[in-house]
Amino acid sequence: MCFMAQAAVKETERALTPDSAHEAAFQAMRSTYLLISERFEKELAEAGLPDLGFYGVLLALSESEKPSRPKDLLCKVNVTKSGLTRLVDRIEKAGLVERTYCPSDRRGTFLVITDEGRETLAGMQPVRERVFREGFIDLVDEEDAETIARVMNEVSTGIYESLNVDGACETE
Amino acid sequence: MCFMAQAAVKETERALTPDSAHEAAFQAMRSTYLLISERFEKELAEAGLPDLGFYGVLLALSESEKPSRPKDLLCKVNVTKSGLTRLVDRIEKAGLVERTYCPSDRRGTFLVITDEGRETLAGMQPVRERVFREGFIDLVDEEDAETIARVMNEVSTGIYESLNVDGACETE
DNA sequence: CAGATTTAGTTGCGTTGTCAACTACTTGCG
DNA sequence: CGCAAGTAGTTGACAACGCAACTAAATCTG
Repeated sequence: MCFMAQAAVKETERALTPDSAHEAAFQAMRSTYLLISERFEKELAEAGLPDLGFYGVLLALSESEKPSRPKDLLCKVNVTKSGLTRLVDRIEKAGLVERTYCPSDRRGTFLVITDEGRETLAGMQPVRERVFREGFIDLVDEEDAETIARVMNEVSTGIYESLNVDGACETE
Repeated sequence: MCFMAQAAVKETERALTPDSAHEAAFQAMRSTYLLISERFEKELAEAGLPDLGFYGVLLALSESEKPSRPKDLLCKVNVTKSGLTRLVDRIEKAGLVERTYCPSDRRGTFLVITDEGRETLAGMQPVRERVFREGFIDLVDEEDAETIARVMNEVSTGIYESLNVDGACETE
């Protein structure tokens, strides 16, 4: 998990390396992301959703009008094929999702969110909004958010292009 | 794992939500972080280090002059106590680290990086530098990096303060 | 100094995730 | 059409992590 030890940003280093702003930026970005994710996961658990993956799948399912198939979710939830199979197993066992027959492609499955799934997701949205607001929106002013969005989008598309991409995934 | 589905930044949403810049920023930050980490992990594996956790521990050990103890590494590697025990087990089994007696506190252990560990780490530094340069430094100009560092540091300290902190961890 | 509390680290157990192999179906090509 | 190649999804074997319980040692308190 760890990428750069904390020490990478300590004072003595800062003077030495010419790219310290980049190091500091990445390091801080990393811990921000981890802190918010962990916080969200913990609050979800307290609110009754034991698994962050549940949230991702339910959200993705609820957002698309057409019934989704596992392969469409793959790029959204950051697990492998088999991981997704088992994740859906658990969500299905919890009664939040159903696997149904996919007539257009008999290899595939349609995933439909159940009423209970929709309710559960609805119950989690306030949690998400609160965590995200307290942990990010309230702490970053509009202009900085725009800068970050611009730069990070440049970076991720830059990575997609320079370092070859295996799993491109068009956004809907 | 997933926090916000890709669709959270799609055009239609952008018009609706007033905080779309924040959503976009977080979303892009998330995928940037994940892309770079995954890339780094893959390249480490190709270069012979099978585990990102190995890298974090070895780096932390090599950076401190005094012999480190597991409890000091905890805040740097983002695993739990037990996770760290087992991670060190594996690194030790690979011959990159040794557990030695800690005279000052007989509950504890000193972790010392072996010569082989030091060599392995040295061999990985070029990989890290290349991935980080190609994936981040070359794609973000100095000014933006400074902005990101500033903002993200504000955010993470803000989270530490507002949302109560259990595991504070002073930086060396 | 004795007993209670805290801390460092390990271990058992359960959960979750990956990889590789597999089945079943579809698509592409002669 | 008919076979090769690719794709969707599942499964088995296994690695890695977290939680909670545990041991042993240190520290705190009266």
